[in-house]
Amino acid sequence: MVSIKDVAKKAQVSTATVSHVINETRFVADETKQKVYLAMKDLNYQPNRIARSLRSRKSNTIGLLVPLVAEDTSNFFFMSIANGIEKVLKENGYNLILSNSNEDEVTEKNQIRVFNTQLIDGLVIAPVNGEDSAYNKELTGDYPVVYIDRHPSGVEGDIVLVDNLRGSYEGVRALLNKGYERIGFITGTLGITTSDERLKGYKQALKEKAIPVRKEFIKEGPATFEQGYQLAKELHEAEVTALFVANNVMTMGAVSYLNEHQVKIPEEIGIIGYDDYDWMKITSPPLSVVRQPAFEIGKVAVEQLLKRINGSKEKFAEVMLDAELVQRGSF
Amino acid sequence: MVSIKDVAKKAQVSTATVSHVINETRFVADETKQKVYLAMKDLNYQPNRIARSLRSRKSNTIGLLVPLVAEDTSNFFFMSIANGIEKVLKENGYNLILSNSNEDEVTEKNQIRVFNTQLIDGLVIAPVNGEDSAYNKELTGDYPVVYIDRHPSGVEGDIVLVDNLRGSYEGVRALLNKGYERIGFITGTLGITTSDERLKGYKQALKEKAIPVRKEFIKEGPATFEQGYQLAKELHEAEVTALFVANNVMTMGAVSYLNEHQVKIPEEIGIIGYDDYDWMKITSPPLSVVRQPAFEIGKVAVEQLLKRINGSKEKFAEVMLDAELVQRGSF
DNA sequence: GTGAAAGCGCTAACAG
DNA sequence: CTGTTAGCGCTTTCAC
Repeated sequence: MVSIKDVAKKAQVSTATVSHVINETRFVADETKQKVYLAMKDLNYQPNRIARSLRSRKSNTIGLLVPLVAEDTSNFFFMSIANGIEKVLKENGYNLILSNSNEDEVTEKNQIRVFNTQLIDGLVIAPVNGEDSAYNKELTGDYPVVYIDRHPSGVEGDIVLVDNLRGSYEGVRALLNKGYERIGFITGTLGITTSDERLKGYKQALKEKAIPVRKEFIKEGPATFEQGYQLAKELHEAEVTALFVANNVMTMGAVSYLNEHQVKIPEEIGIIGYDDYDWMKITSPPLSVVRQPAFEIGKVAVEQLLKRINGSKEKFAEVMLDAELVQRGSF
Repeated sequence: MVSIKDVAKKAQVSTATVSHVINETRFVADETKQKVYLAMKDLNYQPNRIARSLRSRKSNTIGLLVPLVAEDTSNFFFMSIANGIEKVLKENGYNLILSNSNEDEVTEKNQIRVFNTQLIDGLVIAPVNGEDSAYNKELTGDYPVVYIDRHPSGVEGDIVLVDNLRGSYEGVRALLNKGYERIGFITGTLGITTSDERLKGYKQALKEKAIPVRKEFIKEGPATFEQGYQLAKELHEAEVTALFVANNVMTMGAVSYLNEHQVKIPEEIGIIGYDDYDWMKITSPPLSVVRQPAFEIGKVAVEQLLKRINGSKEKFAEVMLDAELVQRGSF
């Protein structure tokens, strides 16, 4: 491995000068600069980031901690977010360390601990569970943190959310306006803020039209394809006329049930799903969905993070991005 | 920040002892150990990985470089691979740095250079383009490399592939056995090994049944939803009776076209897509596909990489994983 | 305009 | 069984 010393020797200057040439951190005479550039090229020198990090206490790396569940199909939503983050980061010369909490609190804490020893300059985290407010204690790391997607209760910090309440509210309201009244609601496990808020939106829309909220029309379960299938079945048997499904995986399960039992969409059942991916277009009719700006979440979150890293002391910001109802033909 | 010195002082031992307690790298008396543990806990000490890496020339981090294209829907296949990698890595106490070449050669080289300065212990890469064999020169890093998914020509190294030829061969053969003869083939841009091999499989299956390969039945274009849609249109107009689509994004586009124009599947057109995700089940009828073991690719690749990192000097291995035809109702 | 040298936090000889 | 200490490759203060 060729080090800064080798370059200094070859260029007949001090290591300090080489360093300053590389980082443009003090004036160096043109002639000297050229010698250094030449030496670097000749030796094919690459500065060692680890050493640089150790000394300067800056790694140009940020961590991302997401809660993915299963092996394959689980959560495209977070992958889209990761994509947005990666893009902004690259534009700013930062690297991304990706980590997965598996939607499990213990794993999450462990991963945060790993990050604490790792010298990251900042962390973007989609917290496992809205209930646990132990983040501040855990995050003793002296790096800034931006929370995304879920709002951990009692945590102070920058946070980027999607307006979940309004997302499902608009969806359900659209169903109501079309004349549907027996509207079933399928959601992943309640207790995390996203699910809870989407349920609130559902209730609010009904209430506004003075339609009673019926417990038996609200179905909750782990966010899997199979559960989506099962809960759609139950609601179909309960003779709902429309279905609002509050996440993408369960949306697929529900559609699968309807197809398999030749329930006509939208004649027999209208349906609105959650999240917008290309595959929402390949059902017949194409699915109407509430679209979350996943890529945007990542982008906004990391922009905020970079601001903090660069020393911003503004008070904590809570950005609320809009969800959007994408009308296709399914209701 | 609390350092090993602080711990040493508090525990009244030398830093060497602390280090050895942490790493279990030489015998330390039980009593001493306890003192050290206590001190570490009291001070909430976390070893600094950066310093450790600098000294020991080992980062416990591996890099992953994948070619993702668009913003959202692009490539779930690589995300699944990333998932597999992440899992194995975590089990082994390693971290993952994720990077994206955007399917662009220049970006790829830059990212590799970044990795070179980064002290990663190994790299998993899905190379951008099978043609360019400059990897060896570029990868001057002294870490092991495992290639996945695509075979860069003229590169020596460990590699994990899927049997693409056989995958499409089996698919097309199944179509032929069902009696389809006018079989259209839709593929992403040719010139990368995966596409080329899938095309070969198509041709081979036809040849075996003595069915002439007709140029006008083979459609190539960038792997996008829109292209899939467009090429399906062209083939439909060319009156094919079946469609084999060689990647997941174009599969969605093709299905979308067929739905939109009420082309009955499989009565008017049989179809087999590529890659197996839950959303292949929500068309009616559910789609038959060639399934690639994405998660497995990641797993196998990183296992091989870890072997190398741990000093394995076996000669380079080329692992070829099987693709599998998943029969549903679309042909 | 540039250089000398300290030191980031750790590991690993070497020494006892 | 444990301690002393050099040094990983870099940045940065102080000095000239």
